[in-house]
Amino acid sequence: MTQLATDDIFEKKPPRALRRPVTGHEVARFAGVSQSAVSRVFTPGASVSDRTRAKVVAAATTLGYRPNLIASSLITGKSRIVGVVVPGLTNPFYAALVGTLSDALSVREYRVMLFTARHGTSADPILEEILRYRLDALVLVSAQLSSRLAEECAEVGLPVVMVNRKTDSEAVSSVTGDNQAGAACIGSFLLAGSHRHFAFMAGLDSSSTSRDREAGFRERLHQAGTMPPLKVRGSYTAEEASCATRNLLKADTRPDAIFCANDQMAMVAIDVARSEFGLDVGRELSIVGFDDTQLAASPAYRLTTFSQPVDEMVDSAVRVLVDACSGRDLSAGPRIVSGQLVVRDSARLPPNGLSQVGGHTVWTQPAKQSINRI
Amino acid sequence: MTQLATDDIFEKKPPRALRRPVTGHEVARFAGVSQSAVSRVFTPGASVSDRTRAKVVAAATTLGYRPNLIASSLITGKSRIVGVVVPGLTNPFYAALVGTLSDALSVREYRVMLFTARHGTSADPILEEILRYRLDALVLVSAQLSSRLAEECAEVGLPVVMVNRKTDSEAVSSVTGDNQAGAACIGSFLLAGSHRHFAFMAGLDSSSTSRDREAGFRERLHQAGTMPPLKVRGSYTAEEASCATRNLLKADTRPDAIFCANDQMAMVAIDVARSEFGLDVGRELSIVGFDDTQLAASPAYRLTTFSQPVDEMVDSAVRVLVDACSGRDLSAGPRIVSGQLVVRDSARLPPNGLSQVGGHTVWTQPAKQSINRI
DNA sequence: ATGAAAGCGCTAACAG
DNA sequence: CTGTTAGCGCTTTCAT
Repeated sequence: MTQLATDDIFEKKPPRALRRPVTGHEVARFAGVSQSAVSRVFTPGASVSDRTRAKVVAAATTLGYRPNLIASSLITGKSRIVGVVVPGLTNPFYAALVGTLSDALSVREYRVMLFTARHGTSADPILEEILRYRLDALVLVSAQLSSRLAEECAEVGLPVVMVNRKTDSEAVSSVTGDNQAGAACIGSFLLAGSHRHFAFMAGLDSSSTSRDREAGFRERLHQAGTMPPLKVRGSYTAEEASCATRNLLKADTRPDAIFCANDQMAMVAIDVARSEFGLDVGRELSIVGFDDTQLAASPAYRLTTFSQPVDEMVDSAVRVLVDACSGRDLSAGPRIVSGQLVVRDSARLPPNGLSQVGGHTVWTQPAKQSINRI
Repeated sequence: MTQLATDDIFEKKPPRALRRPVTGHEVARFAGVSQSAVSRVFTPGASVSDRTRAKVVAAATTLGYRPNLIASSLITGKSRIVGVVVPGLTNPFYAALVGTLSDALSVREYRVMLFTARHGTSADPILEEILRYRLDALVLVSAQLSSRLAEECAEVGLPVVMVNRKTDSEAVSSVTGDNQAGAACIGSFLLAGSHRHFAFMAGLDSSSTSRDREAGFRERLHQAGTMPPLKVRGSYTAEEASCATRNLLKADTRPDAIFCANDQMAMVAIDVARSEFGLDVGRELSIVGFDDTQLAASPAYRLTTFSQPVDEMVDSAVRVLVDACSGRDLSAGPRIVSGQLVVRDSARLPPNGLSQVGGHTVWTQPAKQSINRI
């Protein structure tokens, strides 16, 4: 007994009771009010007298009360959590998208639950998980979703918005950059820069984004009557992209212009062209990307690329999303946010069409050019 | 009646009833068993006869039942969600950390809830949020936490592990790279490369990581009897880092070696040194980073840097975390995962100490060197 | 092995 | 404005 007492005295910290979190009921008892009064104090639009509110707040702070959001979401049916599925965070464009999204959502009092779905993989298995969590909405960043599950999401009222991918399935919204037009613009730009041999480095054929970029590019080239571009597959990975570049550059008739389906692959291509082939990128070989990630502007690359404005894409996605969560089920169609061709030094310049916009040089097809009959 | 029937026939899809998700009770009724039987079927270690299980599974699949994890977490007190607080995802090192962490946790059936706390900001406000969600654990990536809240987390039994930051507060574990030793190693390396004027580009003084790196570097330099390094603040941002580099390079006695507290700032420094001062980095000016992010290896930078192995750090963090969640409260001390000085081309080479390890060139202090009396 | 019943912590009618 | 009451969907004794 004495033993115990002295022990206690010498113990620096209490036995760490691992006190369970305090509940609303406890606060109520402490404050001498009903449990529902406590609930009302912590519910935005509820009517409580100043006196009770004061008592409750006092009790809550001394007890260290925090409402259990899990419990409240069980009854309200709203978790204020949105799932975000992304192929990974190594591509800075995705990282930026997710980071911006997370910030934008947190402003609106939503939290983000993060899921990873390898590129080229469908998000289906993950979705099974997600459905169990009763999330309020789902954002698919560069991820696919079977139409079966898309249907199911619609049925249980889970709004789904795809970012940087689109889908046929109605009922799921999408926000993408202007892939087709952007790629066509790149085609025109390269044509105007009097390139002759074109190549396209695809991402994954399962990606609508890559397909759209390829189509836009191919079509513009076709309109101009040039040979269709060589196609290689970079698969959105550094390994495959460098390999693809190598194949392209060691071919007999080496292309003088490569359009890569994203910046990351474009930068890999630049690396390979420079360090393995000693090429002066921008003079001997033109390389153009897509995304305009932060790194594209770095002096080490100065990549010419078509921009996809992350902020606007996220804005758009968030708008769709909160509207859908608020019940207003606006048209779940595709949304396209437009970008521009930011020209830097990785591709040979055409004689005209260049202009300064917000500290960037951008290229737009000169009017006369459009007079060309097909 | 007939009207309804024909209506049904002509409706392609049902009026999109926005059917609430099906509950365990509904499955039970459908299968002709009790609701608790359904629960047991979906609870790993429960005893159910094959016959009931079969009935339940059949009912569940036809109805499209998914157990509500929110509801179950309310009663079990375990959400299998861990909060991850990160300053942002623009730094590839953080992005890699979060991505890897998310993957590692998902293997163990944990989900990640993402929070952002600006650099230099404490995670306290976010933590208030987090505590409301009854998460199972918390990972702080490069974020601070007041000891008051750390205490509170411990009290409610929320395990906290800091990654890439440490703290005095016991009861919160931490996993960091070997900042002090790594910085000292960089000091020795630069000394051995016969540099004379040193500079240190700090991150934020509120960051234990930056402080430790500074201390290690400073101490080693002091041991060697050289002048203490000039100190500039890059604040972990591109803007401030480029500005700091400019100040350093336009000074009368320009340093010939800059150690930057992370790779990102080091790469900014390289950009500025090259493009604004025309310096040949690696010959006229040495720049060393810390982290060994993916980009450091790119031909465009070839940055010499001290590595922090992301996989090991995440492994370590996850181990601590799941152990803590499983009740075993192992010593919540600091854990240090060691790295090595990966030498590439951004800093002048010392005459010896270089060796090849796993496709990298690394530098270790040659034995004789250590014979130096202070 | 199974069902009935008692909550987990909270919100939302409903009376007063 | 406030307390009482009834659940949200699930897990978990406790009998059977």
